[in-house]
Amino acid sequence: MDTKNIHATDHSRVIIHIDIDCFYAQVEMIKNPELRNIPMGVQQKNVVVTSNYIARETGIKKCMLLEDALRICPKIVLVNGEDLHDYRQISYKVTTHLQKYSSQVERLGLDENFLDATSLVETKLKSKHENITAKGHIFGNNENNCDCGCQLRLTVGSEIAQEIRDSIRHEFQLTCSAGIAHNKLLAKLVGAKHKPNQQTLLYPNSTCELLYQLQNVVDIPGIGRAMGDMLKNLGVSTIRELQHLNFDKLKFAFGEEKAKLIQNLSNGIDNSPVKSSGKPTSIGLEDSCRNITAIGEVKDKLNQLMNRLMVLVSEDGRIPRTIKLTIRKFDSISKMSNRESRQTNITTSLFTVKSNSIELQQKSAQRLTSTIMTLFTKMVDVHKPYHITLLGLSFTKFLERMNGKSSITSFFRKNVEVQSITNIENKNDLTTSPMECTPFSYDLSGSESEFEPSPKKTKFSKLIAKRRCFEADDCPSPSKLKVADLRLSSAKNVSSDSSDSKNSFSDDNSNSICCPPNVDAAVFKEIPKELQQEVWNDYKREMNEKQEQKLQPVIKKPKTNTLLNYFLKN
DNA sequence: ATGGGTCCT
DNA sequence: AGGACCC
Repeated sequence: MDTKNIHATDHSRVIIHIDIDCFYAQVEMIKNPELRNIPMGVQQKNVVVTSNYIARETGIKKCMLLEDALRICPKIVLVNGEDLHDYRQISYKVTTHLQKYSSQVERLGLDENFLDATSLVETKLKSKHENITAKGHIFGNNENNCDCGCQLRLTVGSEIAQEIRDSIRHEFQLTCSAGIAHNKLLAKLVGAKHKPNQQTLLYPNSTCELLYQLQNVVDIPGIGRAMGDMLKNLGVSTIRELQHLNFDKLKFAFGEEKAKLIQNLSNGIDNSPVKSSGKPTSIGLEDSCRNITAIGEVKDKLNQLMNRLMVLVSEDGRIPRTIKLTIRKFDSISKMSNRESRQTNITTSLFTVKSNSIELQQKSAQRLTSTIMTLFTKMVDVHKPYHITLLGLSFTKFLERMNGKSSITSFFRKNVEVQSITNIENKNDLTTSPMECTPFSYDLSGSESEFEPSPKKTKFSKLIAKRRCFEADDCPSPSKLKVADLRLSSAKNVSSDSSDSKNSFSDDNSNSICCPPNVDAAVFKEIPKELQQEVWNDYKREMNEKQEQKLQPVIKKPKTNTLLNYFLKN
């Protein structure tokens, strides 16, 4: 049986693509409402990356050179948008909001999300059979005569999309556009048909009409420049040509998998699932530069990058476990993308974790720098002349902080900062999904203000119900785990014998339980004995770790048999 | 173009 | 580690 036909007629899903209109510009208008009524552009370097719609009426386009923009619209007010902090923050709030509608929400950049609304639609259809009317635009002129039930499902999908857009407007004062279709590719393509602040629904019968409106194969998301160039060499530039290209030729050029994939795309077939996005899997920065030739300059640039990067890591709240250095060597025939990179693991103990920040203290910074320079020398022979035109650093393999304030110890802790990852407090306190946070507010001045801890009593009752656990981000199914459940601390992990069981509260190796000096003794007295035990064990472990750090500042920690290490190795 | 990211090999 | 893709 031809699998192509199976896929071609599979309209079982309902996918909504949501694209926030001129996202950066909208954020800037929220921050400064005076910008709403005047032409305004967001500037990064010498480029106006986006603009509000008043500016667009004058002819300003996305990613226009500053010079051109000013010529077209001398009155345009420019806002610097190089600091992505606020955009990133609001972007994640929107995604988190969307997760209330579906567990399957996939981010694409800061301003786009796919949402799989299939089950939402099915649920809605069970209770509602009347008054189902398509919301927004419907693409195309074809009669829909598919009998698989997709028309009804997609129509309900358009109602849901409308609700979602309304809710985004209410919650965030952001307008967005949406596309509704039976797969991601088509949802994205059709959503672009009416913007801003509109939505478009595609029934499968109009798929070809939609595809044929594209000028070139590279207008299909998923077919990029590289494939576009190769296709061009095969004499293929239009969608039609790709659809009809001999499959063996395609297979020869791209291999069977890729060939099938892109030919499917050219037919509007896209079975890729909406993948739930969590927090970013990497956080990095890179700077292109002219001709760095001296090691001092390299170190300098890298230090600057690291300082900026630590701000991002601190905002993110997780502890990175690998670092990657990327360089670009000058190349006379500078074929782009001649980047090289090397990565290595780093120890979590490098990072000083405070209640609301993650920092690198001087010695750690020095250690990191030397680690990075080691990576550098793996790519560059520093004894010979060299020139570097780009330097980049990025962190990956993050360790999710347990929700710090859900740590028993940190819950009782007085305001004492302790240098240990077992003592992490997460600013996204008591959230219930990897990205969830407290209700949105436009106070962008300080992230902390948005993450006020819950009252102690609430927290306490939640806490004693929780099991201890924690999560490295590369562990499976992050979306199923609640951040509030994530715990790094574990009472008996101090012990290094091999009989550990992961969740046991008691059987400490020392008998007496005391109130740690950084815990309120009055509170300590009131809590159940098991909890006292755990608090005490937490404290002891912290002390042990501090000792370790002092005694073995550089040497790699021995693998003691702790829960932490059990998960860390990998 | 640049500077973020993701996923696949 | 690199490449291709996305915005």
